[in-house]
Amino acid sequence: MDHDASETRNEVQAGLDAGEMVTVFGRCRVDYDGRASSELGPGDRLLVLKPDGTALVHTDEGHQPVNWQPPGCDHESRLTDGELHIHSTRTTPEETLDVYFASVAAVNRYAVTDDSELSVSGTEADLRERVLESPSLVESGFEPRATERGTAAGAVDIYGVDGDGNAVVVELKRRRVGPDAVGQLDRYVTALRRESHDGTTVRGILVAPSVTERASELLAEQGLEFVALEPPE
Amino acid sequence: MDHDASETRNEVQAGLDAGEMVTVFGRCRVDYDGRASSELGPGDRLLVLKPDGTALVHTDEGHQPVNWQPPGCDHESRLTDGELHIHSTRTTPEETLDVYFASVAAVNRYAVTDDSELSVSGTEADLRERVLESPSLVESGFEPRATERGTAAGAVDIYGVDGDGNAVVVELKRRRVGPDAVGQLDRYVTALRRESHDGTTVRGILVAPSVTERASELLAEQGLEFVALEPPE
DNA sequence: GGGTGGATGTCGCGT
DNA sequence: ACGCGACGTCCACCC
Repeated sequence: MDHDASETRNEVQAGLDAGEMVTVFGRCRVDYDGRASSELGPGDRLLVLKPDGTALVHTDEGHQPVNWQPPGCDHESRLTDGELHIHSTRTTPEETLDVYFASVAAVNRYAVTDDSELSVSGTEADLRERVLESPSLVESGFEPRATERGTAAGAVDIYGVDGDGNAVVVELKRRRVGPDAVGQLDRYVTALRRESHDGTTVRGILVAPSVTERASELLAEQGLEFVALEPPE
Repeated sequence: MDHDASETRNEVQAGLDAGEMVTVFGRCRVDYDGRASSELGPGDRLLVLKPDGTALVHTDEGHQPVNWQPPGCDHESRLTDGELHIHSTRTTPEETLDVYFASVAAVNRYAVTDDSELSVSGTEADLRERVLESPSLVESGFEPRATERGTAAGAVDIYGVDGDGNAVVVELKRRRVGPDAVGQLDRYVTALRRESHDGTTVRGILVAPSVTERASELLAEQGLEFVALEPPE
């Protein structure tokens, strides 16, 4: 049995038991099996184990971890064939992640306290507030009546009426949109037209900073409209 | 000037200059400005700086970094008001990330070599192979003619013909699908019907493990079909 | 560089 | 738990 690996394992397990964040840097291979499955051969990577049950395997490249396990998983440290072996499992869906370290360059443990909340601005919610405060940005005479109004096709971002008494469905997007957003708006408009048994006209307006060419064509085909507007800030 | 902070900064900068992966654990606050903007007050977090220009700020919770910078950014270490300050920038879009450390518990540098490729199975591509090898899984008599066939509404996953000579559009999803996938399939079918000047019938089939209730209704409304099929493995 | 859609997407909210 | 849609989504691929 590799004595260093044994000590390393004890260090990792102590961190896990203490509810600390544990990082392991070393040469490892990784197996994942669950919703999909993957194999990753040997290489130098950073493993991050969080006290909430998250596991992240990061290579030298990319924002995304090459392998991971979401929060709520159980992490175990083992000695398998003399190697440090991290075994992480979850249920619903059943998923396992196994990281085998041929060598470990460093193990670190961190006691974490973090009470601060992240505050973000420039989101779709901010755009919604902007429209609700100044409905004329969408169109003169537009009057919002509800947000998240339910329809058979899902919840409409802003539901209201125009100056002529027509129903208006507003779909908000914080950034430039493609065909998917048009499809979304179309589903809501179609559902509302089906639901309005009287002859009320239902208009659909996509509110976003800009649209792609294809999205613009789709809007025209469906008789939907577009208003250019950005989130505040 | 804080001597420790100065040494810490030198260590971080040396790692960045050497093209190593650098981790910093400590108490910090974070400012981000770009496509959106955010502020995060003091707390204990792990900062990961990758040689490809990625920056990740991880709290004790969650799969997602609380703040980040994607690959390709320039990282600088600074001493600002005696604190270690990491300043990361990118262009198109213009974005900045600033991490200010009130205290640093540990800095680590790792020289990384990783030649292995991740191999994943159970993806949509695997499902496509399964259908192409056994087209009858979709329907007896189905004959695939093309993958990624272009239409005015985008590329169709699998295009083919059925036993009666009708055109068939197959949209593949590796997992249970909702209304968005139906909208996608509908866009392709509508586009192809518009493009087929002869009277060819165009059928749309959604191939996925399962569908939600709402998606099922939408399929019925649009006269589209569903075939239950999972990716192999 | 922009468009388009996949992803082990994750995350939060509502039912 | 599942459905649904947002996300600073990221990411690969094609144009």
